[in-house]
Amino acid sequence: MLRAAAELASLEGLDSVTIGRLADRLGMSKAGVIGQFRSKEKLQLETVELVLEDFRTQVWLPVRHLDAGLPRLLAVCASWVRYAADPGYSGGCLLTQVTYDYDARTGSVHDRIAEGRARWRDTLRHDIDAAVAAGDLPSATDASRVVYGLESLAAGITPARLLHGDRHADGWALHGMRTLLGVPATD
Amino acid sequence: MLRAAAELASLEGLDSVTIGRLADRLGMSKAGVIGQFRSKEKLQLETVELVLEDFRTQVWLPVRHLDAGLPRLLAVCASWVRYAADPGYSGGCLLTQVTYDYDARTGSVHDRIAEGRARWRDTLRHDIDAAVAAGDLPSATDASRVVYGLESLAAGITPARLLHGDRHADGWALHGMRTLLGVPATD
DNA sequence: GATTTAAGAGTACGATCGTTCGTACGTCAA
DNA sequence: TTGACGTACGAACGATCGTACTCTTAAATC
Repeated sequence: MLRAAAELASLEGLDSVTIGRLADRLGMSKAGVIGQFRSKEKLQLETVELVLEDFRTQVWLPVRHLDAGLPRLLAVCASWVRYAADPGYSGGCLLTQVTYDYDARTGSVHDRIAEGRARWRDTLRHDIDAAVAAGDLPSATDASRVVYGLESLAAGITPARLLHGDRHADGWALHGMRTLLGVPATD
Repeated sequence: MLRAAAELASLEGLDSVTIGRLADRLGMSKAGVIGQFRSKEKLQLETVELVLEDFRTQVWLPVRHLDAGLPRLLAVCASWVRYAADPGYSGGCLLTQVTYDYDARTGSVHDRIAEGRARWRDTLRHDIDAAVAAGDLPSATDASRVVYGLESLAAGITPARLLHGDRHADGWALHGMRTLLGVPATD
């Protein structure tokens, strides 16, 4: 049910996910849909929650077991880019879209996204700090600046693919990430 | 009139710009608003057109007179980042928001954004090629990849500022751009 | 000064929005 | 068997959506 909402949101935006349209798509009545969640805002919030969980499952869990520091950081970049290029929804990474769409708004969706992203930033910074401590990154590395670069490059993948048909956007993103980290490309 | 539409769109998204709400904000009747444009889609399209013109005026025109190549490229990055950090709308750069919001949709807004971005990419590639020809950039430079990095870094400014309050996001973006270009930072 | 043009107000329309009802149909516990 | 509980239904609500009309009014043109 939330899957259908996320799919629809990825295609047309989170606030195009209407109770009525979602009900139609599911072959249910509007009342049946809104009965599950208490309001549209709750529906939006739970959809975001689902996608955040998706992100965690597909990006973070596969690399979580690696040692903190540069190796895991590079693995994170790779799985992150892979997820952004194919998140499982036809309309691209919903997380990215909601981030850029709700950044200026107020409300629970904005707050939840800000919180989720802040935690992700912390995770990345932690590994960057570990890499610096291990001597794998220069001691002058500005962790916040690098994190900014990584998230921007990852976010650019969806519009590049969908607006311009760039099939190599994921490769460009990964290459850029390595450059910002000061790690020479392997290709 | 389009200014009001753009301001409203930057805050709540382009398709939250409703005929009725725009009329209220302008102190006009709905009929008076829709009389100017013929339909809502035309209104959206003209709003996008206005913002594209804004971008051109504030980003491209100030540096247009410079010599093609690396110097103009760096100047473009500077004015681009400056614009993204303060585009004149309270809700951040509308161009970025619409890019990430309409990338998966179909229709004239999607098409117009794709076309505008494609032209901007050409402009950037042209200067990158000139910089390579002048020996200011390594001959192995992949222009498309660099362009991807620049646009991603520029686009990241708005959510960084609005979601996390990063006041130095513009500096991070500019630093990242120079790194991707292989030009050492000046700070 | 008469005539044309265009902007905007006002009203109304069908559609859809989010939400609230009352109700029927399950599935379990007592 | 009965009752409670959760799920989903159909219907209806007030509001707002985009759009199509008519009418007034002010400016522009001849």
